[in-house]
Amino acid sequence: MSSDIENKFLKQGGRLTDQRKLIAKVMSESNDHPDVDELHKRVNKLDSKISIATVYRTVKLFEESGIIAKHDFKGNKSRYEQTLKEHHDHLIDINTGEITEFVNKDIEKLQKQVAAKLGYELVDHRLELYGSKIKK
Amino acid sequence: MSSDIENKFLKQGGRLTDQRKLIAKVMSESNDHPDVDELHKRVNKLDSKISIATVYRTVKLFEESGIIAKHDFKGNKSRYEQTLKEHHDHLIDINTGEITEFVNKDIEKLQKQVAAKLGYELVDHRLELYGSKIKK
DNA sequence: ATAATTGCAAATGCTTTGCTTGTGA
DNA sequence: TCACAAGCAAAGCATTTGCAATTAT
Repeated sequence: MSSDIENKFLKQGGRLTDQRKLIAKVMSESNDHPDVDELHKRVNKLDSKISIATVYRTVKLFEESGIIAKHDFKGNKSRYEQTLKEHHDHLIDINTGEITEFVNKDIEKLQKQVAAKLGYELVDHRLELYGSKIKK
Repeated sequence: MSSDIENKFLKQGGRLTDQRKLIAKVMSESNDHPDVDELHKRVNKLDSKISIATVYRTVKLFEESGIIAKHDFKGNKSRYEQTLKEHHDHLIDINTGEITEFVNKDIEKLQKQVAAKLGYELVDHRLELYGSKIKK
């Protein structure tokens, strides 16, 4: 079965190689936010000959096509996730690295207002919360 | 006259070298968000022998002491600013790179609420708006 | 057929570090 | 004095790239 990423990529006229198929598959099946190294490891379980350069190139390609999203959280290398769901932001556990996604429309609205007040149209934003779990 | 940064650093028991004094002075007089390269250039106008390694080391030192803040905006190298004013976030002009600072207590409050709802204590956050100037 | 893609290794860009010499308290 | 800091060049790390061989359409 072909993955979501695969289909989107084809629809955009991308050339589908075996490597790209596998990377698409792995990304599709990932519910976390793997970095390139991790992605490379996962892909290598399916085909040990795929080079990390190809993973870098593919991930960049998918990102430029809007099929996956890149995140640069503090202190980490770039992480990727499929852009399936609606837009969301991230809360990062400073102790474990665990990532929780959240959506908050009120914050979004305020951001737009802030930008407007400063004379800008909001094109993009980055909101990351860093916290530590409250033990009860 | 000694800079704010210099005083804070001394109060923390830091050893004040000529190089650190100069970097502190330059940072104190900077109202923008220079990267290490830019900082090195500015400092070199006062003393052409200061190495970029020292700038890297000093900037890290000041940051760890909470005297200056480091920012990693999308696609750029790390930038620094003195932590004088109250906490603020940044709006980056995607066309010119111009940076505007802003404060929004409502957003802060909501962030804390979001974290709490997810079972976290908010320790830190990153909020950056990317926009393009509205021409009227 | 042939333009695009791969794998490899080398190059890059920013940042850090080992080591020897210099210096602030 | 002497532990710490500076300067230099080399090393590190994530990411990109040139090139020859391979492959999708």
